[in-house]
Amino acid sequence: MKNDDVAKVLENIADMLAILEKNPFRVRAYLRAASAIRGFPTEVKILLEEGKLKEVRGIGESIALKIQELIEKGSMGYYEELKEKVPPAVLELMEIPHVGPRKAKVLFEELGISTVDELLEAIEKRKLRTLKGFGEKMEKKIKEGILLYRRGKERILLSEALPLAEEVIEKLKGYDEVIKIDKAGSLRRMKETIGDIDILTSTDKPREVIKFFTELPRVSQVLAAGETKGSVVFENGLQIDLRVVSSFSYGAALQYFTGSKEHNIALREIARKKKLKISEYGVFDIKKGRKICGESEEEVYGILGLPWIPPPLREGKGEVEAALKGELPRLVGESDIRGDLHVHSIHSDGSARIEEIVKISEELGYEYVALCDHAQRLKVARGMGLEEIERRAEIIESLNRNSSVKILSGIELNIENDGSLDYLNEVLSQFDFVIASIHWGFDQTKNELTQRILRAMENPYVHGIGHLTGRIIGKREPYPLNLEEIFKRASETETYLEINSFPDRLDLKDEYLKYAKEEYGCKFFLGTDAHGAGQMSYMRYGVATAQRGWLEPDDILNTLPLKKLKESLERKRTKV
DNA sequence: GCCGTTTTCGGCCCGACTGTTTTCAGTCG
Repeated sequence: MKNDDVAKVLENIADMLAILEKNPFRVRAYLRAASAIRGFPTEVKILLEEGKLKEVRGIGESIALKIQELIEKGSMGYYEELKEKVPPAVLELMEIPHVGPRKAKVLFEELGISTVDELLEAIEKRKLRTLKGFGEKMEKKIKEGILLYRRGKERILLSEALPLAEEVIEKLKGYDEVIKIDKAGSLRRMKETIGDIDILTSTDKPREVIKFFTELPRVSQVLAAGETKGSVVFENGLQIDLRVVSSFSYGAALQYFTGSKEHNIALREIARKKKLKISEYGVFDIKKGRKICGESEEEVYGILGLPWIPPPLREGKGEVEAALKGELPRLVGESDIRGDLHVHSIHSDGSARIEEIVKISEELGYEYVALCDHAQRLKVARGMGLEEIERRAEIIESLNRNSSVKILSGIELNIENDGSLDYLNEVLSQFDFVIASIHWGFDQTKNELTQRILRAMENPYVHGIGHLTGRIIGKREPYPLNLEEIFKRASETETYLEINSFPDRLDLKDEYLKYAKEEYGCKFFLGTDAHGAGQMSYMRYGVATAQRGWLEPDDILNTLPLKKLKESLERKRTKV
């Protein structure tokens, strides 16, 4: 059982307790425990063995014991008891935007609804509006919520798919008959959401490899096990397809199965002009009907007169043309990133102490890290008042004396409905790095929202705008903005736009990055928005997004060494 | 249920917003 699985159980317990209207603080305790475990670098099993589980912030005596039971027995009595009272299916209702514990409870108790299908049916029959606390508008909102939820449901987040795929690949690598193995499909292109998990491998003994694959631990269902393809469902419900080819056509197959469809079409067009034909089996000379190559991707691209194209670019958005002209970007990589510029600590709503954040930063090889705790107006996130700012500043100063990783004193401001900010400029001037973000008031008009952000950018102390469009993948649409105007002004005021690397945000998204850079020359910064030390590993998703947005190291603030970073940040203050 | 430079008991996260209301409940962050 993985940490994320344990976290899921704790989250389910929290939801059940909420539906049962138990002490809200207890509900939150379970949520906090879940969040502490999700993304915790060490496996719970190891923590248990070392007796360190209770040392994790947010996990006390009671939850530690329950987790222990879950790990050792594979089930938890308390959880099973709760399931008797709250059918697990009801929890799914709470995944729908605008449906929380109270509405889920009413829906279940009054109308006997426990599935999304039943809910939709009740909406069609206009039954919801008859319930106390529901009305016509709510009915409509929930219906829209269901559509959004379903659309998000069809695809899974990259952050869910990637770790599982990597784990399976590691296991297969350990099997003797496996020669080569790689991710393929949208997973290899690092798309923000993934339809199927595709893995490609080469071997001389396909049947044996497929047998090994279908018999991996945690496989709950085998959908197919033939000569060229094995398909399984894992315990957590994720499906993985393994395709098996010979070594001779591995490169061609990898190219073909990585896609995208549009990219492959563009390649085939070039091939045709050269009297060649590309398929998953190789590159062929049409006239002679003979295979020319196909063992490596480099060969396939090379024979077309192209350099190898990095998978994140393979979306049919001009990469083939750029490659032909030798104008492919030198993409930013994880190793270019010198620090995380958006991390929350226990001084607002994060779960990690500054010491832990510094330690992880060291492990990641960073030069610096910016603590961007929430500002005072965001009470819900324990936004820092002036005293807390003072206290945090003292800790930062003392830690900075002996630390190789420099801690930047940052803040994530809240852009109010009128575009004003939490503190006076006098206070803002104390910070090394200032982000301003919208956290509420999403229902304003496009113009109002745009003006809000523009006003925040005009402030000489605001270095960056956080999660600009506010989307939550599968849960919340981006709010309407005049992006052209914002990009233009961001560039003019030298305000950096965040590439928020939290897996369900990835905001700005890849397409906007490319657009903002090409059309307006915008600059960006990468931040994980981590609320726990383990979440700092989300940087890879932000970097992938940057790559998919064609960004180079020079486009990104935190590829700069500390001194240059500080100079860049100083520029706006002295200029505006 | 967790946690402690006020506390081992008694606090914890509360403001904005929407839709349902006519003074408030539920959701979201």
